[in-house]
Amino acid sequence: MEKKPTIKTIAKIAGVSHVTVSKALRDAPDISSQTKARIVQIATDIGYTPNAAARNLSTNNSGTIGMIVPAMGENTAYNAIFNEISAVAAENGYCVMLGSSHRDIELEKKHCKMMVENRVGALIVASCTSDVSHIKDICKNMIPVLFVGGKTDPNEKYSMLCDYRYSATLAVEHLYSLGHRDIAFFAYGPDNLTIRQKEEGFVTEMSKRGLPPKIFKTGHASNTLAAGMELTEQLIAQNNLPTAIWCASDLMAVGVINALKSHGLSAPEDVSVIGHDDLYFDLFPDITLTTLHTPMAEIGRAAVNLALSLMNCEKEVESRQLFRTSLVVRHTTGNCK
Amino acid sequence: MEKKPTIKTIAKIAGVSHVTVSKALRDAPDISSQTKARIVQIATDIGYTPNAAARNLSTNNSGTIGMIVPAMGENTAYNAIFNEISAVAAENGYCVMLGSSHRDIELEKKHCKMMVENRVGALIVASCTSDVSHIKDICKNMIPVLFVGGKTDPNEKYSMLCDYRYSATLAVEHLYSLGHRDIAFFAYGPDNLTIRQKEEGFVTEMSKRGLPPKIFKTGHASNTLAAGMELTEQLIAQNNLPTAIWCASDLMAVGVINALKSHGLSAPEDVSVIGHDDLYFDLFPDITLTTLHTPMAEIGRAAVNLALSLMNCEKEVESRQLFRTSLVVRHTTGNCK
DNA sequence: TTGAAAGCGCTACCAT
DNA sequence: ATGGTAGCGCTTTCAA
Repeated sequence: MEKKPTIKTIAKIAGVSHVTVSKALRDAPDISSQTKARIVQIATDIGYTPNAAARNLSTNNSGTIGMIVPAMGENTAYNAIFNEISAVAAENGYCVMLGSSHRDIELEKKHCKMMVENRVGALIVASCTSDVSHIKDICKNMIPVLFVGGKTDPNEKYSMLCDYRYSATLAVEHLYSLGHRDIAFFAYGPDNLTIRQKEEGFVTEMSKRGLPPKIFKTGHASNTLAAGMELTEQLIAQNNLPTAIWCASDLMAVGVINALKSHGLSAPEDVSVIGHDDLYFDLFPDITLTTLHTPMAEIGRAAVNLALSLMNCEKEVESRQLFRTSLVVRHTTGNCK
Repeated sequence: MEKKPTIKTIAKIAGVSHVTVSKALRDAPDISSQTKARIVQIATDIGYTPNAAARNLSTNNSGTIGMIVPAMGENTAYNAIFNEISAVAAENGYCVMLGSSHRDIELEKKHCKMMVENRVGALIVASCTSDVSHIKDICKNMIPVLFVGGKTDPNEKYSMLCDYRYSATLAVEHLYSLGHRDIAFFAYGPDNLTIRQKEEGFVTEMSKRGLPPKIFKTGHASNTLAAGMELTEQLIAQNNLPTAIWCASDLMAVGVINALKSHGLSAPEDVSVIGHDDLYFDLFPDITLTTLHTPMAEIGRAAVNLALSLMNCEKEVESRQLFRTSLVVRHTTGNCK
């Protein structure tokens, strides 16, 4: 690896001061166009690359945005959110530092600390816990922190989250309009904000229509597919299957459909099934689950944009952004027979 | 956002020089323990966070590693590779800058350029093209570049790749030992290194056993599930179904199984099916596809470790690392009847 | 139009 | 044990 040329290297070659080089490369108005041309020429000739770290040190700016997630992949929406953040950040000339906490709070803290030390201009956090005081302690009001993801406290100063009550509205509305009256909501543990909202929304929407809100819960977030199968098996055993089921996750819905299948039943013929998230169905073009789409890209875009304006001190006192899911009708819901 | 304290702030409070503070905080041997204790106390009191950018500027070190991928998620192995890279980098005190090129070469260049400007110590690239001259042009021998991923030229100086020929060895061996003699390999377009290796390996292994290597190819990498279904449909129509099929991707295998199902056939009862990659099956605990596992975490770990040693100038002239897939026997392969 | 001087926050080197 | 000085690569300010 060779040593990288600096503006001084160029200055020496051009026979001017390094200040002139600095200005010329930034296309300052007070440098003659000949000088500029000559300097730019030399710069490309010797393969000069500006040192952003040095520039940022001197301008007290940051060229990077930090992001911390529990993990990439593994049935999370962070892939899509990150892809969008990366794109928008790049458009604006920013790099993204990404850290995977592996759902370990200590590692999360470590990433946070390293990013603060590296002076990211803002931090976008999808925490693995709902208590995020450890993050705030580290960032100490010195760098803006925005929260995304299901664990986010809706009272956070900067947060982008999804209205899961509205998901219930869409789900029940859709099923009701298809003639369903015996509708169940399937959820899993542990009880968290996300699940609670869906549940509340479900109760509201069902009650509004004078229907009893059947709610069933089992299993754990780490394997909602199994939870879906389990609940379905139970209801079949009790001969208590509803005509429609809304599941708190897509995988849970897939589990429901699996279980139905193993009993010779199917969706939507015997039971209508709706999922939630619309994750990874880009991968499975043939999985035709009716579901509620979470606007990952929009959330990502909103997060960077807020981060950018916060970094540039267009001081927003607070900004809580609420996103809505949308209904994607595929082929697992149909008229009630 | 308040202004961040610096070592000078601490120096002023402690009534010592900023040099002493710098040394004390780095636990230098030539500072009295009392002074150290006092300074450390002040530092935590006022919430001091060292500025890594400034330190790196002065030590000519880099605290970050760059990584560029075509996209996160979307049926790629980069999730798992990144998670591991992030963990190992953090262990060593490094941040990872990650960029998603969205399979756009211009965006890939932009990310690369920004990362070089931000002085990443090394760059790990999973390019979206096999010609990576644009990357090298930008990095100009000034920062080490390691390549991972299917498009990697095996002759690259620093590369971590998988021996897909060996995948064929494992697949054919397994099927042969189960008594299968009529074995087909299903692939998709476009023709690339990865596919070619699997194909070559397949031909070798079959020929070695005196068996005709049946190879079928259709569709496109973007939807291998459909390709799998299509080929299966064709062979069923021609009444030419083999007793075992090895697919170039897991999704393709899922497609095969789907198509079989729709004809009342199943794996392994009627046809044994093997996939490739072992991707996202952590998500689907009930998908019990026999497949070839790609060691993503190992590749990630090897990549960071090489990057770190390269950054610290333990100059390796070159380092081509080859990884092997391993057979994961689940429930879609069985004895030939 | 150009550049000398100072400074961003830190470390290295060498006196004291 | 402590600190002055210089310098990392860059920008800003201001004088020439």
